[in-house]
Amino acid sequence: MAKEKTDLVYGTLDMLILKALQHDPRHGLAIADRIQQISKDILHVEQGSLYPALYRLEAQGWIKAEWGVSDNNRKARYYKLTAAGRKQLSAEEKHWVRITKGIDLVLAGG
Amino acid sequence: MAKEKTDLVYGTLDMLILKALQHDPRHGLAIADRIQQISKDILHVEQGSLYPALYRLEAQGWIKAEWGVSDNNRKARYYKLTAAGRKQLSAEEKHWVRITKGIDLVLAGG
DNA sequence: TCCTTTACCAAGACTGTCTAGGCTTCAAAA
DNA sequence: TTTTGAAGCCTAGACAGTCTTGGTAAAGGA
Repeated sequence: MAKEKTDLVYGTLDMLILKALQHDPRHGLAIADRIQQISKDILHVEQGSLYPALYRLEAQGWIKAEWGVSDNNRKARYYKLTAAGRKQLSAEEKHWVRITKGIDLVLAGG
Repeated sequence: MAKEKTDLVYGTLDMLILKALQHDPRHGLAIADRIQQISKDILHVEQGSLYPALYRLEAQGWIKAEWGVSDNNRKARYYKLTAAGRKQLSAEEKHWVRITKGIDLVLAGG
């Protein structure tokens, strides 16, 4: 009962990650940071959700990883969006808009 | 790959059901029908999702059930919102608005 | 030297949805 | 009268995505 609701909507993390990579490649924690920052601290991505999501996305061929060095001079795995990833992002955004429209209709008219 | 995305956003079903019961009691299938209809066929609730959700909500004390007879003269279990259910609905709507705002920020500014 | 921070990673639990069935009852069709 | 289909409820099992909690390694400052 003291349990807080999650800081994510189940199933949207992949889309958010793809979006965070839209312009520049980033490494894992930087992706999570960016999502949190851009959302004005509304969204929060746990590492235990982040990395599995990254492997998922890489396995699907939507992102590609390579080792690099972070701003803090640490070894880090940089991810960048592939062409297929861009397509996927676009599809997921469309789907999101559609479904939330459905939900908003119910919330407005229920 | 030919797999279609779900017709729901995971985690929103409880809110949708509560909303569908906001004004009048309804029986199970009528709740699913209403969600589908009000959302203009965007959302679709499977029975295998519906009934577990109803038990969840009843167990939480957010809805109350009693047997009745449907318009088609069939035995049906009618659910109605409790006071706690109204409170819960309001909280979930607030949460939904907040989180979707976060997601929309990322989608706009990613 | 020790501690903190950055960064990546893995195992297991948990929750909510879906698939795929099954049951009963009513009503209409054959 | 028998059959068929639809309405309505229900369940078991699989599955996917997230969370919790743990860990490792390396850099940098105290």
